[in-house]
Amino acid sequence: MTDTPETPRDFIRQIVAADLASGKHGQVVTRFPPEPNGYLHVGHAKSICLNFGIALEFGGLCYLRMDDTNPLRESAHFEEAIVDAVRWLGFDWGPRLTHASDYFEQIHGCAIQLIESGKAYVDSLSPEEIRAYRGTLTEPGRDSPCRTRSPAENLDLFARMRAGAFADGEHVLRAKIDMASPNINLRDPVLYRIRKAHHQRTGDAWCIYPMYDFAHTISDALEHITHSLCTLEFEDHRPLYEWILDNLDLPSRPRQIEFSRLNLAYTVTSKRRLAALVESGEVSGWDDPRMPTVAGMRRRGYPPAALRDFASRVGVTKKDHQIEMGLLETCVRDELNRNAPRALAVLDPLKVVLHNWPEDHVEWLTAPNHPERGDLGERSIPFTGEIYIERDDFMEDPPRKFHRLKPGGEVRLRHGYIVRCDEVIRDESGQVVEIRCSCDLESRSGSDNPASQRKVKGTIHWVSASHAVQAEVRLYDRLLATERAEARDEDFRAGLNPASLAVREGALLEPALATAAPGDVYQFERLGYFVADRKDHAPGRAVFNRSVTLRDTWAKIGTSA
RNA sequence: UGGGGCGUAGCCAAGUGGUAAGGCAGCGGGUUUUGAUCCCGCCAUGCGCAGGUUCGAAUCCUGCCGCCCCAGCCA
Repeated sequence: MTDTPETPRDFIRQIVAADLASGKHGQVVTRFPPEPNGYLHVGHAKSICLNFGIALEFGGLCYLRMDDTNPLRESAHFEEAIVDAVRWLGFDWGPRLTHASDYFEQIHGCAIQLIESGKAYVDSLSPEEIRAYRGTLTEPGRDSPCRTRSPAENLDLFARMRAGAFADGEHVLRAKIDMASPNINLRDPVLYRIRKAHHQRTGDAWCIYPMYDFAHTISDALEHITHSLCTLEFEDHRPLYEWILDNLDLPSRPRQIEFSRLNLAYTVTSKRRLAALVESGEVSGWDDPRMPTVAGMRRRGYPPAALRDFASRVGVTKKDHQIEMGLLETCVRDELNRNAPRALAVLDPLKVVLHNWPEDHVEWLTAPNHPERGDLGERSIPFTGEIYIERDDFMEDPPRKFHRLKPGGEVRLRHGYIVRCDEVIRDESGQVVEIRCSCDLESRSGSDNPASQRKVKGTIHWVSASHAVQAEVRLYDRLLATERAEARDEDFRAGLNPASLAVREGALLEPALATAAPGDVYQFERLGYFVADRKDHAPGRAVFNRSVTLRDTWAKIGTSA
């Protein structure tokens, strides 16, 4: 996996290839630096595929680095979830699982360096004052009165900050850059703040914690990251990133390159909003199958290879974009079509009695598990005189081109026989409760009888009544009713799709499905791909989640007509 | 209105002065005992707009227009 692509697919890979070709770097080193304060989502998956993918393709290394500089928001639980997600996506960081907190001592040393060289100072303004002094987008800021403190005084103050002599918020350490800079990130950014909080890894060893820009830049340099890839919103931070590199004595000089973050239509890809959905109970958790989190997509039955494929098809640019859900679904279908065994299941059962079928006779039919892959084997399906079909597959007064069951019409029962609808039975309310059919006993699928070659317009799925396995099937749809979420936080939950989850309690499965293990994905023929739920599916209680429907050109004709 | 970015088809995206790749979606057709899969074909006289340079411009220049990001002791 060390082949360098002939034509790098995107501008970042072009830069990497050029840096390798010119000898600027002997080996590429990247990193994926999540903050352990939430679950990873599809946008992170894109970044993971980029960073780990580049390392793989160019024979380099990629670190998985936890950006744990804010003990108030982070937890070991989230860290575990992140590690799980990256591993599940198929990437390997070897011994390179690191933490910004691993470098707290060195980062602290860097702060001292800056103080000594007169490039950082302790500011004793309140948070409100700092904000006021910062100016606005169009007006320059003003120097803090503390800006002229001597290195000696700053050293002393900073030492006492570290020693815990002050309360949260009393002082901060700031870089001395330029309060009049048109780039607000350069108006003496805060480097360290006091936080008397327990850190999940360093415990109570520290009561001052470095800010993102400072910790991140130094961590990159210490790990000899060659290409530090991040999203567009950090573009304005790059001058600060470079300032830090310029003014410190560090072992390497990484280059930051920005790309646009992934936006997916009909869902949210903001950690804050995902957290809001979890906390409000709108979804069952971070791994709810409707969530665009890696955990959610996993539980939904999306294969990791599909997500990698998606990341590669989406590309890497600096353009703002909004990717259609359809592309993700196509990737999922492509992968599952190749690999998922087929099975028969009925979500909304309608009883069918074959009145000429020999009473109590059970015939075990043999069916391949995949139409193109013999290696997936075959299984037996019981055929009997009382079966269930999908309610949608029968219409008393169907439109033209309806290739399913209708009064007097014939259909092929998948892998079985051709049946003709002779009679429709309804209850007092007029609801169709049973169809009585005659079965062409010579028409068994795959038999040598000429009758088995008869062309009938439709083939439908079915399940033997006496062998059916009861199941709960959860049908998922897009999280949002509109393509993009409302801009305002207060409004975005109002845009949720009320039909994002529909439960079919009375679904019936062919008996072979009784042995499905949690996480197994099948194609329920003509319906879609379904995964045995990782949490709720158990022997004796079948629970399947619909990963994605099959492409359905018939449904499309129906809606456009 | 300061600074930083970005505008190529419905959605993505190549393209770096030589006459608009590819994918998704869509449309048409073929195969098919899953209306699936698979296969074939079609789909930008035009690259935000207007000028200019050039034999030649999506690519260079000028001027507009539009969209995104930044004023956390969050990342």
